[in-house]
Amino acid sequence: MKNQPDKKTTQSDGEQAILEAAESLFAQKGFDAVSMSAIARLANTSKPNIYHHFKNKNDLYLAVMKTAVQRSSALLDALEDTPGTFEQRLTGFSAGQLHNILDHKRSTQLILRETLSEDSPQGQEITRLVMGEVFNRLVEMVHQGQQSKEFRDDIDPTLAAFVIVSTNMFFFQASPAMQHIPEAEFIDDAATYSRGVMDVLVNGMLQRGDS
Amino acid sequence: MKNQPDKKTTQSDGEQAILEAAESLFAQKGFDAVSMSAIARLANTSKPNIYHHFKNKNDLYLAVMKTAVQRSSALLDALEDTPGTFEQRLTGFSAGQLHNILDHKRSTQLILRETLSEDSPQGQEITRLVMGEVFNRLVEMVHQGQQSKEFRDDIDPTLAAFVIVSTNMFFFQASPAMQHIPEAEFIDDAATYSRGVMDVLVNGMLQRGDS
DNA sequence: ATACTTACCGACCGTTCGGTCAGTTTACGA
DNA sequence: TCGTAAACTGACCGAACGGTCGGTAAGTAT
Repeated sequence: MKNQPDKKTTQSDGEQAILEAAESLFAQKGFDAVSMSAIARLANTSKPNIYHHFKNKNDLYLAVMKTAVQRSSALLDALEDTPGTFEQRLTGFSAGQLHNILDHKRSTQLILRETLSEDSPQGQEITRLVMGEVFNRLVEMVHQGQQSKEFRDDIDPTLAAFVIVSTNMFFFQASPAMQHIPEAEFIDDAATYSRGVMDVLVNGMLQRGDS
Repeated sequence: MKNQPDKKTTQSDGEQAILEAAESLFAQKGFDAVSMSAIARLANTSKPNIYHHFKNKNDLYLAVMKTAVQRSSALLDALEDTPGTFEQRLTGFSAGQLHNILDHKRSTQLILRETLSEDSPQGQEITRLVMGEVFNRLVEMVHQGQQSKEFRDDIDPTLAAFVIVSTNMFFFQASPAMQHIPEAEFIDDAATYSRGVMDVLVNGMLQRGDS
């Protein structure tokens, strides 16, 4: 008997190895730049065996994307709201999202690549699926914060949400490159970065009259 | 006599057509996913003719990158500081940078791709060259704003600069994808977006005591 | 043992890749 | 008008691409 005679999708060891190899390579180089031979090599198997498990390259890519999207959704669902003021909730959520991103760089890279790729048919759907969820929760928080008079009500909640997502995503994308810019020490400490960004977003950069 | 018997780099019509075709395709799909045949086709010439002007694919790519970086630098140099408070200078600079980006999408896409690509040898250099300049000017503005007591001095200037660059770059990257998310109307109006972002960054999201 | 399924592989297919070669056309100065 | 150099091309190369073929090894139910 198998270890997990779960459902139809039992997903043997070999298949899992192929999926992981493919995820890693697709995330690094993108669809076109990765060959089936390279995936087979990394998965310690043969090219025909990949075609035994997946009907073609695109099917494999779709399977990889699907698991990445599922993981991303699960991560977001598990990210419960910080209690407290809306400032605290927003800050907590943003920090949690950044933490998730950095904890699952391959999935994030993959999804981000697909989302930003333009000429992808399923790009739209993935955008709505993955970004949409994050987006809606942030928009809702800002909106509630406005209704409770904690936040200024002349701010576009979707814009505020977009800025938060932007800073997290671009931090993730740029952190390898920023390693070579000595002034940017914050790049090595995501928690500090997140705190700093949210401090600026919430309190602004301007000197206040009182302390 | 030629039109422009300028320097050594006279750059004939054909060569220019090749460079433009290559820039367009490389920006859209990336190095690996673009074939020399496709470039030749788009440039209305033959593949061997490309090899007459450039010694190989990588050399062509480098030539394309070089012109893109030069254009980007020239654009930045031409972006003079807005006069006024540091808030106004920062806001003006950010809006100008975003305007430049959207006015030269192909170059920006190309440079951004290279900067964020990780396994690129010249990626570091381009990062320092292109991002570094923008970065330094922003950092300097924030720093001066702090010394003149206009900005809070407990903010990391490099972090503030990074946030401004992030929001501009991610806006550029995500705007095609955000087209399909109806709530995000701001995505169609870069000037409004820029104003909104800088308003939040400078003034914060919190409700103030006074008006 | 038999029969069937799943996992797997070496060898190969047609096509396209980056790149080359031999040769033709074009432009221009002498 | 001629010579020469640059601009350009069709035909081709070995290698690598995505994908397929026939077949083997191992487990399992009968």
